[in-house]
Amino acid sequence: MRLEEEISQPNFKSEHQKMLINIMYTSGWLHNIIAHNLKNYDITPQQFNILRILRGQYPNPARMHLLQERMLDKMSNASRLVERLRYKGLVKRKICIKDRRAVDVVITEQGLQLLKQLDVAESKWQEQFKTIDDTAARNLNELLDNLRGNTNLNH
Amino acid sequence: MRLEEEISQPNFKSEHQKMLINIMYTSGWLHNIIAHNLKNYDITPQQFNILRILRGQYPNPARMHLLQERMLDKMSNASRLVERLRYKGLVKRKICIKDRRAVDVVITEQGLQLLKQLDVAESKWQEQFKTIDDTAARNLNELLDNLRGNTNLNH
DNA sequence: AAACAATTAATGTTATGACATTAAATTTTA
DNA sequence: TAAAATTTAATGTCATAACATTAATTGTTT
Repeated sequence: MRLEEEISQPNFKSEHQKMLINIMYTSGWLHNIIAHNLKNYDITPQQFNILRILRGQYPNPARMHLLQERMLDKMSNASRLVERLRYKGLVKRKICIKDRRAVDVVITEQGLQLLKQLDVAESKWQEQFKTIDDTAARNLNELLDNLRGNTNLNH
Repeated sequence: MRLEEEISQPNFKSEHQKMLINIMYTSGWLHNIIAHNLKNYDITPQQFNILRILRGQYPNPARMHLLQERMLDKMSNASRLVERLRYKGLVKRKICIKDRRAVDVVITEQGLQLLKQLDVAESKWQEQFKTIDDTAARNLNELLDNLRGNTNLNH
């Protein structure tokens, strides 16, 4: 369905205004699909995000600071997210010896196992995004990168 | 900057995977810009969303149900948002006479004034999205509509 | 070295999203 | 018409985003 029908907004001031709303609406739509799929594994999109960053570092630890920096939502609260993951046994954390202000966070074996399961689930649920093909996806990526101010010299 | 650098993720599994993350990341980026601009007027993006829907109905009232339906985030809580707006004097609400379960919500004069100010502010802050032109914006809109499963017969 | 500044996380607060439950009123059905 | 089902909002709970403040530790300066 076109955005106009989905939010009962028959006309937008401009193509640009529709674009802004369209991006946010589509993002919410995506988020819902992903959250719904993750729910079977008792995990939220943000917790999933953290786990994937930690897997990228494994077997090295990551500091809170690094997690915060790489998260999609940079202002969210890594401390509290990590605490919930620790409670579930998916990550370990300990005070860093070299700098006792810092905390080393590492994904656990259990966390890695969960991500392995999720890799499979993910490739399944992503099937539904094949409504547009690879060229269109690349096109979309360029447009979004450009919108955020990419001068696009590296193409 | 390309998404890869912005979240320090040097490579994605596929163009589609990057696309999903790109949409959500760009949506957050947009949301932050808008929220930052609205903050000067002591209002949040969701409250702004409600006020605009109410202006669309003015001078008719809107029911909670209608607000919920038209909001960008359909699962958010219209009752509580309206209560905050009422507290600020931007909307009025009263029990509907014909159906005492329902509530009629109407934007106040003060609410309309605020939106008038915001119209001006909005057209200013939207300047920064002119990094892509109208054709590109239309292109982006089609891609997003298609991604969500638009068969696109009405073009 | 002591005072001051900077860094790193943790914690507190408010608004929200997602979702379940409850409450009140209305509509439908037996 | 009385009981059951449905509708419409309100309320409760948990996770999160945004942001401010605090606390602990380390680094810098004099």
